[in-house]
Amino acid sequence: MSQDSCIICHFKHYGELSDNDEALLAELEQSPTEIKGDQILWQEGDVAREFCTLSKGWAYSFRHMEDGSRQILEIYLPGDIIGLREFAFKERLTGVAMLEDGVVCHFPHRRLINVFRESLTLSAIFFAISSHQQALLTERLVNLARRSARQRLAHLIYEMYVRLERTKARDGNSIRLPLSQQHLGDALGLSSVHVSRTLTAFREEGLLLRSRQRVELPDPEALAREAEFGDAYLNDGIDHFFHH
Amino acid sequence: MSQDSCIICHFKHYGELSDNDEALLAELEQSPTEIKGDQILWQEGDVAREFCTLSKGWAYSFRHMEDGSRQILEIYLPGDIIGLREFAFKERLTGVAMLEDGVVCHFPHRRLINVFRESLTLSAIFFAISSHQQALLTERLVNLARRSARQRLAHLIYEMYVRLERTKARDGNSIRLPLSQQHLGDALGLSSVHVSRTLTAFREEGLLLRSRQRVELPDPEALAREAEFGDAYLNDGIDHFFHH
DNA sequence: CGTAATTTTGATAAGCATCAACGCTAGTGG
DNA sequence: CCACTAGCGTTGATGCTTATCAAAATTACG
Repeated sequence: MSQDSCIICHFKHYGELSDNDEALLAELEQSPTEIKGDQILWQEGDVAREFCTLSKGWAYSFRHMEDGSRQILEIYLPGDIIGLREFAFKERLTGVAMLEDGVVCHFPHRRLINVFRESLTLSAIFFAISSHQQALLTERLVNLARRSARQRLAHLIYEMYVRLERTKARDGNSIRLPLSQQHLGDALGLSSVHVSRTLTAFREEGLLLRSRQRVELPDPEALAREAEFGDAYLNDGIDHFFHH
Repeated sequence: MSQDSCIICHFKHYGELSDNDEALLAELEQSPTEIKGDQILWQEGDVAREFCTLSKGWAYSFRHMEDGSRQILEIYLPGDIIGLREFAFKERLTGVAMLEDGVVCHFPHRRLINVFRESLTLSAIFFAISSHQQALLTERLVNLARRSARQRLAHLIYEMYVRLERTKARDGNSIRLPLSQQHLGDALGLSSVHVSRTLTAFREEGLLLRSRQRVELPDPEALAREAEFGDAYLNDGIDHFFHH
């Protein structure tokens, strides 16, 4: 077990795992499935009986509206767990699709009950992850409801910048961002046209440089100020429950 | 135990409880505290060490923005658990305030760990409640990002109409709604002025009648259509895990 | 190298915010 | 019981932010 899997690494952020914990987690990653970019994992309304761990690639959850538009709710990075939202539901509440080629591992809801039975630490960590996802959603909601187009865009990109630091997927001040302007607009409640204009403005101001799938932040702190970014919602952990 | 407490009744919606489960839950409601309307339970940034069960009265969580505006994130009804969001955090991410006089019961995060240890059923139910709250947030996010002022307002009121049915706090087609137009605006990302205009329009169309703290829905289904209301996100339950 | 998808740019318009003034209602003290 | 006051709700006028439509420019891809 020299090379930790993505999810084990993710869980270790929350607390120390016993060998038994690691074995239980490894069980959840039994059946890795390769998935192509743009492929849909499930649609709103599908029967919901399993979660998914995302081992490789980016994904997002979305909702189609009656007027044909689409809202992107969450962007998942490698190591994230997908579908926690639907634990208490029989149907999927949102669709999930890949942003690029990747690997996912399915495991049934019932197996989570097993985990609850076997490991107190993992129970607490799963609960913490659910609470962390709630915090991300809350911040997104505030972002959408109360901020300008400039702030929304700055906020999303800065959030990605911070989240990618944790997974060590950052490259200096530059990150890979496999999202089209259409995706960004769908996530931010903006038209792709307005996303384009706003990105142009940021470029002219030297706040953000975008080329192909990369984004460079020449002055990350200036971007954070523009976004009125507060990072409290990303600083989670439950160590204190166990090591007093 | 003839008269179930609010929270036990709430939990029973998710599954059958053993006597031990009920005893554990009763422990969480040990120290009821009376709270006046408009009083603040906690502020963003306060140390987070406990949850709260809301036994009586309505409450809401909110965030103050730098420009002085306020976003209301969640509206809590009697029986709801407050503060689950911060299980994995040391600080409160949002403030919480009462909408009217009420009663709350505090219990520390650590006691939840105890519950995890003692009862598999309650572990699953707590997880289900967290997932249900995530579903509510998701729907609110979609509402704010993608719908018009008319739809947002119709959606919020119809959601309350449905949630109040579950707690049997409905009175024919009329509900009590202790929210000012300012509150509604803060929840919907609208100015109170625009809320007023929209309510007037609904009144003239016979969709909604508002007087003092009451709202009447002469034709609930018409309102649901106006809101493009999908009720999947309210139909939760985890019975299927336990009785086969 | 050709074709499709994405991004950019310009012009116009919708939706909602903001400001300001006025009316109503509920709660208060005389 | 009534007059007074403060908060809440209503209405009108104006303007900003962002959507929408359409077309051109660029990039990605087979």
